[in-house]
Amino acid sequence: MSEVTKPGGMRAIARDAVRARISEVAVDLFDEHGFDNVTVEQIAAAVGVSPRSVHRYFPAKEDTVIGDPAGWGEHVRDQLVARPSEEPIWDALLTSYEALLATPSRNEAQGRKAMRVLGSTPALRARNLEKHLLWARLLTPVVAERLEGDHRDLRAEAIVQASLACFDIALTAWAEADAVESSAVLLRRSFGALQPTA
Amino acid sequence: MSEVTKPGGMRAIARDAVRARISEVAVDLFDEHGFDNVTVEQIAAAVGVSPRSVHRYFPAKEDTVIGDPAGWGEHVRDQLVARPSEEPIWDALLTSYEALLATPSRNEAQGRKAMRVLGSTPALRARNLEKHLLWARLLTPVVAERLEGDHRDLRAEAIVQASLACFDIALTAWAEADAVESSAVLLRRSFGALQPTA
DNA sequence: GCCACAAGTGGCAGAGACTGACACGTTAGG
DNA sequence: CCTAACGTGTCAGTCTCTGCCACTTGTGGC
Repeated sequence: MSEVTKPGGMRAIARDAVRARISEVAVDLFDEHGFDNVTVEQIAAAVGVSPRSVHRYFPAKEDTVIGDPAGWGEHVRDQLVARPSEEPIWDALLTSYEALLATPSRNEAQGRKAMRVLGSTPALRARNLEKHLLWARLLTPVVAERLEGDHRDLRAEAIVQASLACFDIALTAWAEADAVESSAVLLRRSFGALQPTA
Repeated sequence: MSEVTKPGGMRAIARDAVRARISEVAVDLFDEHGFDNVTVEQIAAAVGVSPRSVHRYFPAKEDTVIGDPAGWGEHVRDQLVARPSEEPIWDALLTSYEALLATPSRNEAQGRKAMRVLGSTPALRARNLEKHLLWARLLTPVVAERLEGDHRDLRAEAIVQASLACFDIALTAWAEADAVESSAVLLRRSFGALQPTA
């Protein structure tokens, strides 16, 4: 989330690098042995740091796979508020998610592996959905703003959570070994499933 | 889940009673002190059993609030397969969930308190979403059976997860202190948010 | 009524995730 | 060159959760 190198940010670079390295090693180990069969101690040993330091970078073991939830959520929200208010809400949401997918976050292969690991363990899936709840809290007010009529909050929540479910389904399908289609196509398709009439 | 008293089921009655008692005490303690500030040891002491026994009834601390996920999920699935195949899928899903809400599972007040506690702690929300994933695995094949056209699996998954989100939202809103409307009304409303055209 | 058998329970030991506190080395910045 | 901030490691401790074993208590057959 930090674009420019801040004046005193020399150490921040090393910090981000170590963080990324831990995540990479952890995902590899999880992919090979399974999430539950890998201890934090093993991850630390593979990276070359102490277990305590791993927990300094990632509050929970699951976070080594999930990454930083809040940052990307704010990204989506910013995209959404930038959409014209006349645009149908579903189109606006779809476009906002697409912008996120277009952002070249990490290595493509690494991203897929992370998503695959993520789908393989209940604890990780749950943690990922928790991230979605965080996003939902950011997006719901924006969506509610665009709605008309009664019960805006409840309806906005339903729309946001449904769209997040579509987003998650698309990414999960994309991570499958035999999936050849782009994540954007899968996203459109899952969105389309909810609007047979539109 | 067990209607008749099975021949050798004298012990099962006591078992269910103890289970319900632990859940009740745990929810009360969580509601008063917060989920993270209550240890399993404290719950055990309040009930009058050993911590080891608490873990025998509930694999995880969170399960004392969530309850048995699989049972109700199968219930919903059974309702869904019983719906006529001509019925629109959203109507069938709505009706199936309504049947679940109509089932007088526990005390009304106790149910509300459990839902309130459930919404207050991230760890519990996550576990609850894990339950939804379990339900989704049961419902998706049934929904896919009813769909036509391409990409049935993906579309079925989107529909099921979106409907589960509506279900969750409705129950969460229902648990709010100032909510006066029935859970069924809230469920219809959240469902309606996804089908402005129908 | 008696007795073997299953089932529930408690206590114990241990693994593993996570946290706070403290001391040490490194390094940015004056 | 000095110092103050920062990162790291080590240690001790809490809490959840799991096997294991011994003990007690109902259950059902004789």
